[in-house]
Amino acid sequence: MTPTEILTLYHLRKTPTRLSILEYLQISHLPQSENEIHKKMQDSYDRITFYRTIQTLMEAGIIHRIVADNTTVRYALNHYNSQLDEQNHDHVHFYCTKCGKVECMEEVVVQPYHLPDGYKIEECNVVVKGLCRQCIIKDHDR
Amino acid sequence: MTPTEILTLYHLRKTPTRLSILEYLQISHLPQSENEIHKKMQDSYDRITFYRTIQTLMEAGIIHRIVADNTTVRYALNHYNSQLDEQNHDHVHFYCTKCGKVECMEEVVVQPYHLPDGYKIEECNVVVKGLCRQCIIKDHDR
DNA sequence: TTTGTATATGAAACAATGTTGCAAATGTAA
DNA sequence: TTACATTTGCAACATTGTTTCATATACAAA
Ligand SMILES: [Mn+2]
Ligand SMILES: [Mn+2]
Ligand SMILES: [Zn+2]
Ligand SMILES: [Zn+2]
Repeated sequence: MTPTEILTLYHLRKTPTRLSILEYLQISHLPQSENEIHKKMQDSYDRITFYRTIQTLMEAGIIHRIVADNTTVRYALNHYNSQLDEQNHDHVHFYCTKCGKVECMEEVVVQPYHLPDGYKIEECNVVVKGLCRQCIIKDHDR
Repeated sequence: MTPTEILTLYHLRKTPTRLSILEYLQISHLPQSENEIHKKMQDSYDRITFYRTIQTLMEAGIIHRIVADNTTVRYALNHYNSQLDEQNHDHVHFYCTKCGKVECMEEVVVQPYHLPDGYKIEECNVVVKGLCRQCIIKDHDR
């Protein structure tokens, strides 16, 4: 689905900033930070606009925010797999402590948790920290 | 264990800032932010010192950082329960989206995850978002 | 195609959070 | 009491996120 089609589907105006952020997230293999997105766009928009666009796209359910760390925030497109209707089967995120890479582990499903009576669960975020393949290989080499 | 005893145990110097941060975290029922801790201390130290103290205490394994949100960071003492030697049985954190409260759910243990070959897991952070007891009650009342 | 208007953007100004380098202060072991 | 490694405070800076308000624009209706 193209960025234009996505925005049409969600009844959102097709503004240049929204279209190019969506396009960039589609091309990107990994979740991207505000900084990375802004650099790629060559300052074609104000940072304020980015944050508002992100909020709009998140509220619509088109993208999601990954908070890997107190200083590491990334954004990625939502990929709806078949079991979307069933339960909110969210996926796990991986954060490499060596190279800082963040990955959406679409195939690793978040385990449901049971909290004491009186709590209402809305969402569950799981960040697994460790070393990615490349960083383990580099570690071996030296 | 008193703050003094803790610092002695971990071979760390007993400086006023470390002692008072530890004391405050011990008194506090819930995880605290830099802002909250600093307010309570009545500006008795520089913010820089706070961050360095936090890093020292985290590296020693005396406290842990909870990142509930891209704008919500709190700190809490580590409570070692009996099964500490076994495996790194970390606990789940709860974040109330209404009142912003963060809780250490010591009794809710983090489920282990299995990642594809080549990844090395070091740690796993789980943040469950939702409504806390008080906020659900308030919701009912109105 | 033109126009009206709700919506989105940009600018300025601000707040919060986190980091680095360096000189001065201090906790602790001898 | 002293020596010195460690810790702190200051200045200066970087990054991230928010609010207000005037201007620009996407798009539906004429
Ligand atoms: Mn993801
Ligand atoms: Mn905790
Ligand atoms: Zn890596
Ligand atoms: Zn609450």
